[in-house]
Amino acid sequence: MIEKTIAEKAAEAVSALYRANIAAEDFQIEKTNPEFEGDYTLVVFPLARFSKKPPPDTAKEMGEYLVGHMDELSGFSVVKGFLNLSVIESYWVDLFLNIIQEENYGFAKEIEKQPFVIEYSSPNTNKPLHLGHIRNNLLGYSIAEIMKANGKNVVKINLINDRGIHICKSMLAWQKWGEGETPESSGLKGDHLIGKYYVLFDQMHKTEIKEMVHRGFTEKDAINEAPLMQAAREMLRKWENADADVLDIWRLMNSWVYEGFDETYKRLGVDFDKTNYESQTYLQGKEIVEEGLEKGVLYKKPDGSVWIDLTDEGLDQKLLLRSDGTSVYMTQDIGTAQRRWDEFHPEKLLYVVGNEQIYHFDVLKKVLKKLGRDWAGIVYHLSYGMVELPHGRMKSREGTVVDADDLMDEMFETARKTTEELGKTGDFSEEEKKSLFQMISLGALKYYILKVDPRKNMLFNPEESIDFNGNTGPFIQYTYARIQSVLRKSEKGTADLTQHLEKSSIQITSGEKQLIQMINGFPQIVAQAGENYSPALIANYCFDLVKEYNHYYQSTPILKRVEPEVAGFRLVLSHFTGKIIKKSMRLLGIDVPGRM
RNA sequence: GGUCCAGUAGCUCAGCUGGAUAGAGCAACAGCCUUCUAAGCUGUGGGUCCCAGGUUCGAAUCCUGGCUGGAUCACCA
Repeated sequence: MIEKTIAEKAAEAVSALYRANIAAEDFQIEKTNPEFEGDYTLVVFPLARFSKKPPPDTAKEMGEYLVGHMDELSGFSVVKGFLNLSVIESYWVDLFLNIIQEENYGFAKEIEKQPFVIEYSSPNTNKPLHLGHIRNNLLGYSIAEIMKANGKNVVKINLINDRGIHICKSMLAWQKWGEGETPESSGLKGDHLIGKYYVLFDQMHKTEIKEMVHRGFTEKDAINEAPLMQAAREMLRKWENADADVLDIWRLMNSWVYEGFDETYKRLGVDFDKTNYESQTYLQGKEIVEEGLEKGVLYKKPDGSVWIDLTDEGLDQKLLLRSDGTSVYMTQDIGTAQRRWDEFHPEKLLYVVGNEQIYHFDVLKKVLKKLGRDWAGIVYHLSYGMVELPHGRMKSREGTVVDADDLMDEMFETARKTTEELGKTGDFSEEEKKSLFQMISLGALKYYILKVDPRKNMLFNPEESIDFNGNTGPFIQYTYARIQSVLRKSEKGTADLTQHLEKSSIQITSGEKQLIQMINGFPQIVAQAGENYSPALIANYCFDLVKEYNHYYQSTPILKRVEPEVAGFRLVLSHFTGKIIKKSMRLLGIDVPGRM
């Protein structure tokens, strides 16, 4: 707000001093580096052309003009071409008093009507969720929260891949060797049980391949012609022909998986407004392909397969229908995109999908455009990086996947151990303890994953596990809990205190000014996180805020040994800082405890 | 080979719509609990911002070329 005034006055100054016209938006005004005196810095190098004087002289003249024409400025200093401006103290107090009156500070006041669709999670039903899925789920959920805070009418969709050769593999293995095993009889979570048979299929398949290669088959032929693989394909054919027995097994096994997924989702704290199943959508898109053929946008090869030529767009030719007329992934995605457009007419269709599918979404957008869908521009692939382990990528076949449920269990144990060693939960009930450990362990995990830029690959080192000190979720949670503790110790409620704050009686320290400035930056960060679809910006902001507060807390008495009015202001400041921490963490899907 | 993404401290990451002496956390070392929670705070050491050019008053940031790593280019999803 004041930056804008400075810029306007600066434009005025340039016009008055140097008879040049520069738009207010073209001035560079930044927060002054902490090592220099001042609050805002005007970069004057670019003005030297107009003043025809060295930058320091220009800065001095500008500084004199600005301080002379703005009541909010108390003084200035010049370092080379940088004009550092100091703002009067009461400005910050006023600013803070206004901010705390605002309802739902930093968030949009109302929600727009047009939907904003986010697809995320989208698991396969043949194995349990792993660390890679966790990143996807946390990102999807957090981005949804951030977009809501930016006033978007968010619709979260999970598109479950419940059909295809992969699930047939699990089904086949279970049918052959499962002996009727169920989640109840085995004590295994449904998704883990199905995963077990998927692995078993793979093992047996490999054994067959080995034998066949021994008998003289090539590796490639062996993979495709192994009896197990043929049986799996046969099963898929039966499924597509609605074979009653196959469908029964399919429904049964999928129901186990869903129960398992639901449990994991619930524990992770993610949810969806809609769940779609590929078994119900995989046939969609065919009509659109037919339409494209009629229009001449697509072409048919002699064998009957349908293609689109994207070489003029810098891409290749892409298959849209197999020679037997069945659809592929792309066909399906064309169909679901169309359906979502028809249903929602959304502002955006955001797909949270890993960066290995960049090419796929490039093609999808271009195909839609070629097919005359002028809304193709709403499709946005939010591609996030891989989660790597110290040894490299996770590979399910090599058993190096980090299982989502196991990871959360381990984190819970670590949280329990650490907390009990610190001995702070002596008077907690069992219920309270459990909920606290859950909160801390998930806070650690979620923060660890969300603090890094979504687009980048990230490294997860299970050996070092996840720390609870430093730039971590628990560190932030701890700071929040400390604030709550202070608030509990004051006799007066903060609502009451807020009412009775008197501007004139408030003198602020430099630490308090810093905090107010950071709080003042919150709305901008929320907006920026929304523009960039980046929870990492929220995480980093929150960490900085918490660091600043901890420094303040350590050096400044809030309740003790201070005048009641001073204590009142400090309490309100602490309380409000706590509120921002809570809101930021909520945007990341992380809860904060009242005590820890 | 084509396309896309990344390369910053020993490690994990910020900073990237150009601005001052490049920042955090972890790890190492040295301090701080007789004041509100020490899961905290303070300090020290640690850098060829992959390399080479270019644009600019000014480049980690923008452009070009190269090097390294990753992803992708299926009648898979």
